[in-house]
Amino acid sequence: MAGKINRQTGNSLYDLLFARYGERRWWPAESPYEVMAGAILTQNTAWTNVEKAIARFEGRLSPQFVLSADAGDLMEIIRPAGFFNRKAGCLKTLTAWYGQYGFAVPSVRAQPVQKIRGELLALRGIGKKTADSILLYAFEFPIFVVDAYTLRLLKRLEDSEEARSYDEAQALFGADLDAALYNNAHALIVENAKTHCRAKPVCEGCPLAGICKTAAKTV
DNA sequence: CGCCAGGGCCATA
DNA sequence: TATGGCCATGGC
Repeated sequence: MAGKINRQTGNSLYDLLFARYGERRWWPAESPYEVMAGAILTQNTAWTNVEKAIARFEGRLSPQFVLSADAGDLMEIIRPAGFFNRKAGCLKTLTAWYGQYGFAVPSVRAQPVQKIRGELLALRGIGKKTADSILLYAFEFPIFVVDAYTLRLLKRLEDSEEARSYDEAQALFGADLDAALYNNAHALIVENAKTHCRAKPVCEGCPLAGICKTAAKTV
């Protein structure tokens, strides 16, 4: 399928996006732990609100701070990100899990990815999207991250009314690639979504117009 | 004003 | 398995 992110055909989804936006290597965070926290905070929440929440840590965002913080204080800090009651608890839960590996990225990376994925999914408040974001952007496991942008893009590409499931989307886009390519692939999809693949399609000038059934109708 | 943003949980059928 | 209600804030 043309949507696959592999680079073999020269006009794959990845190629077309890369030609427009280049290397992104992206997740707006200062550290792997901040990636984890951001993955929780951004659930169904605009990233601008996540930035406000992270700023309210005033540089103290660390596993030790989150674990020792009073639950009420933590909720107040992350309030701008919304769903603060649930997210505060999830932050603590995720951080406690990380503590089992000594808060050390290499210790997590030494484990089988499916073991870590299963452990993350077992935590309350962490589903597939959050887990895969953490796996890829905090620990650099080779995983294709499916999010709302990805599912919407897939609907556009197929000109479909109903969204694919998470697993379907992951299988359709995924290939056996390295973490750096998955990293950039998701970043490119998000970047393109900012201007072209909005709630109301803006297909003029979209680099994917040539492989997109929705664009074929509207352009 | 209403809509919705880089979800996930839970109850219900 | 598949919907629907719910959680909460801030930008537009």
